[in-house]
Amino acid sequence: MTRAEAAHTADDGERRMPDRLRRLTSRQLSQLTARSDRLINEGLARVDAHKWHYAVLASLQEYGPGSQATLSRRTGIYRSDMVGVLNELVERGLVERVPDPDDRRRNVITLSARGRRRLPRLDKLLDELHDELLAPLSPADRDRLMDLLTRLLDHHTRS
Amino acid sequence: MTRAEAAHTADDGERRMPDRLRRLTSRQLSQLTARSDRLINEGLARVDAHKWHYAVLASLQEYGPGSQATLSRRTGIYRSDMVGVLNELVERGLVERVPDPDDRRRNVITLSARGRRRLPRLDKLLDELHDELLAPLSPADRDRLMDLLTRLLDHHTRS
DNA sequence: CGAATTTCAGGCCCACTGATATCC
DNA sequence: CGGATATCAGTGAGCCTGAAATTC
Repeated sequence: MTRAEAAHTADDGERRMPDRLRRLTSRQLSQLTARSDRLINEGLARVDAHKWHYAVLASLQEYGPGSQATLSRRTGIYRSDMVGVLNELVERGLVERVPDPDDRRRNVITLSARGRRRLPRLDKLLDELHDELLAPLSPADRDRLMDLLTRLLDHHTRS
Repeated sequence: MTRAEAAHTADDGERRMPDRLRRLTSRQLSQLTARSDRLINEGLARVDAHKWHYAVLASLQEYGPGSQATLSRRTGIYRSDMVGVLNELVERGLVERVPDPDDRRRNVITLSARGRRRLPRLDKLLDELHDELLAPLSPADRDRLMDLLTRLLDHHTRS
């Protein structure tokens, strides 16, 4: 039995996480992302939105109309899940889905006037939610975090 | 139609992520964590382990034997999922589960000799996997990342 | 009695796979 | 023909709830 083992006995509700675990970057990442996702999802749910909705709407505004497959590549939403997301967006009148006359396999998805009007509200909400998420960090720290995450992500998406 | 919308047309397989999306810290976090989780899970699976296995074993070595509820609090694994994790660890002979004579509601979980022998191998593997995960970052950058993640996590677990 | 422990049975969300019909 | 597209069905992991049985 090691010293660490001898120092504690079997009973008591130990709440602290072992240092071995807290030192794993992958674990901190997972745990933080769980919190972050919940924060963002709940925030968006309050205005009847999902993060996918925002992803599709923002990509439409930035790059213009596109087929579902194109939107899928732009947003990272799976082609099979895209169907459902677009159904929801069409229901809410935020996008329009019409068959492509030039390629009858495709649908062309367009941002509606209503969708365009909704975007600034979502932008604002997301800003507020990120303020909450990043509350303990200074602006410089937030930039540093973003930079580190982006570098890692770029590295792992290239290969 | 905005300038950005006019600049692109409906066709072509656009692969780049819109800037609006790439600027969301929450999104970068989610995406990176997805990659990270896959990397770690696949790495551990190659030696017939899971991240929970490691969490339990490491916490046992660091704090000594404990009831299932205690382990649950230490590792963050749900009490209902702990049963299955321990079944797997017992099957592999890495821990022992015996009824607590002092409190007959409880089981006492102990690290076996085999479990203690396995831990250094898992430590080494996890180090290698984190090296792969954090490859583009200097040691100083890795510390910075860890520090930022920990500060955020601490902030959000307090409330 | 109320509270804690182990266990089982399930729900929900999400990333992902596979297959099919259609069309280029 | 090979390859892309939209759609549907379904899987599996992860996180979580609820409830039962037992014991403190």
